[in-house]
Amino acid sequence: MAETQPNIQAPPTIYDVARAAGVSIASVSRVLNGHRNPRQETRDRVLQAVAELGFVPDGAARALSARLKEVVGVVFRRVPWVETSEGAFAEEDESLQFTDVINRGIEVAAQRRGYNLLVGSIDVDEHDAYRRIMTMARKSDGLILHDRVLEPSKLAQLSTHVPVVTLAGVATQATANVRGDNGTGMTELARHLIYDHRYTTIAYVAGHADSPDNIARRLALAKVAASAGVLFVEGPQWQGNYLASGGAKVVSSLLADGVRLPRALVCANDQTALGAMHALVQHGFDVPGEVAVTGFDDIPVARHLRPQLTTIRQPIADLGATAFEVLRSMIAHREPAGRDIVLPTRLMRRESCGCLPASSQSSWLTDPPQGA
Amino acid sequence: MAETQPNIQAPPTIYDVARAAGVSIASVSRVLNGHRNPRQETRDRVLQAVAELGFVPDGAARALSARLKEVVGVVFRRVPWVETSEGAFAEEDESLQFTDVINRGIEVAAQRRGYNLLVGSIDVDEHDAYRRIMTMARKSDGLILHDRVLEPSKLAQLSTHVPVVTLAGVATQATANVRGDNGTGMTELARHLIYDHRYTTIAYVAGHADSPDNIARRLALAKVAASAGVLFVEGPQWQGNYLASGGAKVVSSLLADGVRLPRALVCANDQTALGAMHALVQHGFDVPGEVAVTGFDDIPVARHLRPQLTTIRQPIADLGATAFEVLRSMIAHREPAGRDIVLPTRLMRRESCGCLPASSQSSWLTDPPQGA
DNA sequence: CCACTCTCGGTAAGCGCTTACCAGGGCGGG
DNA sequence: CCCGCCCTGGTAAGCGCTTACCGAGAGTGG
Repeated sequence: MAETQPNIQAPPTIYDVARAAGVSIASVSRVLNGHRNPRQETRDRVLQAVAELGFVPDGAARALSARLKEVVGVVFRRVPWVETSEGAFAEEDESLQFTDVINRGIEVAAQRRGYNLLVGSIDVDEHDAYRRIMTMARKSDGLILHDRVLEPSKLAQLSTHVPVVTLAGVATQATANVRGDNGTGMTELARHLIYDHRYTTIAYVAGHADSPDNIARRLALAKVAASAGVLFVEGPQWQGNYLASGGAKVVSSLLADGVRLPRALVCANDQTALGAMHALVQHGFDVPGEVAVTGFDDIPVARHLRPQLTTIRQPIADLGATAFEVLRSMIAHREPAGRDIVLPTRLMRRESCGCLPASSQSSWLTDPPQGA
Repeated sequence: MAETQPNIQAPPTIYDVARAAGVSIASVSRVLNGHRNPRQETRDRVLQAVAELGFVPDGAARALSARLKEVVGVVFRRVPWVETSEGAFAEEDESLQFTDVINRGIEVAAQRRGYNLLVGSIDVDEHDAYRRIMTMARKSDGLILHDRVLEPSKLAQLSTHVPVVTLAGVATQATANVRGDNGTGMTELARHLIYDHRYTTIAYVAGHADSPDNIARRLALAKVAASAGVLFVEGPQWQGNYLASGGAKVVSSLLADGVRLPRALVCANDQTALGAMHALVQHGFDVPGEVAVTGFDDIPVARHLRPQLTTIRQPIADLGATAFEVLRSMIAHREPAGRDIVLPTRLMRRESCGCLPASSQSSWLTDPPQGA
């Protein structure tokens, strides 16, 4: 095997630049950071030396001195690997679509400000999550935490040391939160099912019981159902886990118990709907003919399913971008735009609720025209 | 609006710990890093102080001093946002599945070694990609570059300053590369189509012309076709771009030109297959009845399509994990396991090639049983 | 023509760690 | 019983930057 590192040479330092330009390191720094704007001639010489040497300041040194790392940490919860006969990953990959799109949103926003993303995931049963997150905190200027990565007490502790923004959580004394408008979105969906489609029995396939999103979605649905006098079904048997497997299991065990299904299944999120829909089809049900199914989030795959999934669109990437901007203002000790930021959601009427199939529009380029 | 940062207090430093434990900072450092193992009593006192104060060393300071940041940079190419009537993202999200899964693989491997991931994307037409990547390089110990983020000359320049591992690229003097076994995988697929299904005309819907993966896949297919005396169709009209839209466009414009389609469409990757398949269905073709379609990669959505996509499985997460391990040995100035590392691939026979529909197995939990 | 102000570089002091080097104490062997 | 060695902890020198502070020269008004 040939040599792999012929001559990795240490990158030039600010001293090298100063020497090459015939000035002091202070001048180099000043030119580069635009302070006290130096004389044109000095500036030119420095800039030329920088270009010639390809100088880029070391992140650690800069961070240590300027007390600003220009890095934000993003932590999400990793779903345990499902080992199947085909190897791992059958389920995990899917389940993180939502997270990935948010992260992309954060990343794009961060990049615009010269920040980079430090990503880390923690295992569900991570014994030492707090420590690992703290380590990330010390490598960054602030943290964005996805849903349920840290219990409230630990979160409070963390937030005394680092600026923290949560996603789909709840704002606290020291942390800000960014979320989609669950209430409005779910209300719109519920009304569509009840008033447009005239369904009279509706069940809620829940997400994690302690998730604020789940609570808000359930509540909105229950409210509309109650005020419309529609039968609202829920309970332990309807407990999912935000994953496709959870949705499938709910349906399967219900069927195994001989429970008669309601006319519509409103799922806590798209993943759950995906699983539920699949299980229904496996058991010979017609979706949406016999049972309608809806999701929440509008993750990319939603429109590739057959039938295409009716769901509530969250501005997923915007959630991430907003979280970043809020965090950045906290880092800069500016007052953020708010502590509990709510982004609008909206109903995407597709097929799985019982609406007619879309036209021949190419379904992954644009969404089908709307209309019940 | 209430105060959002009541009292972010600076985290404790090593000096605080030393004072609390009644020892010098050197001792604290030694206890924490396990060097020159100090006396038990000293160790206990330090450890207790660390626990009480919740001390975690600052990443920048540690990095500057130890010359090790314990961060690896990962750079991928962002697909330009497609603005549709429904907003952006219709296409982008999908197209990055492959990248995201690889990144997850890197992340998990990195975490095991106490490293974190610094992720950054660059725009297709980024004017200053090199500089931005260099900035990331200076915030990390080494870089992992996805396909086509940097042209060869810039790559060479970069690799003189930082350890670099590429994914799906080519190994060079100073960089290592990790990839899937395109040749074996594509050969297996080609044989399946030709000998098991007896298809006699096959077209290759290409990926980016300069992508090593694309070149290798095309070559393997062409070889098998030639040796079997099968008609191999390709050319400018068959040029895709690794995206769903590319696959769809190839099919649509071919049809518009009145070209008669071959019996099987072998696509450069799953995204392309997805788009091609969709376009075929839109135009009234039966897949696989009239035209068979195959992909490459086995991204998660592949098995959710109707028909389920026959494709070559790459160990996507493993590609990432392997890239990390190779990079880490370069960072540690150890000789890596190799400079051009090839991971095995294998044919996933599903429906889109013409094989029979799977049994009632839940398709996202395990894959359907195999067999033509 | 001199005192004063202003501009612009340089000098040096950190930022919070790691670690080379040194000093002191306990101990074994001559 | 003394010398030298080993073990341990402290002292201090950086790591590569930013920036407060200072001093020298140029420009201005009385």
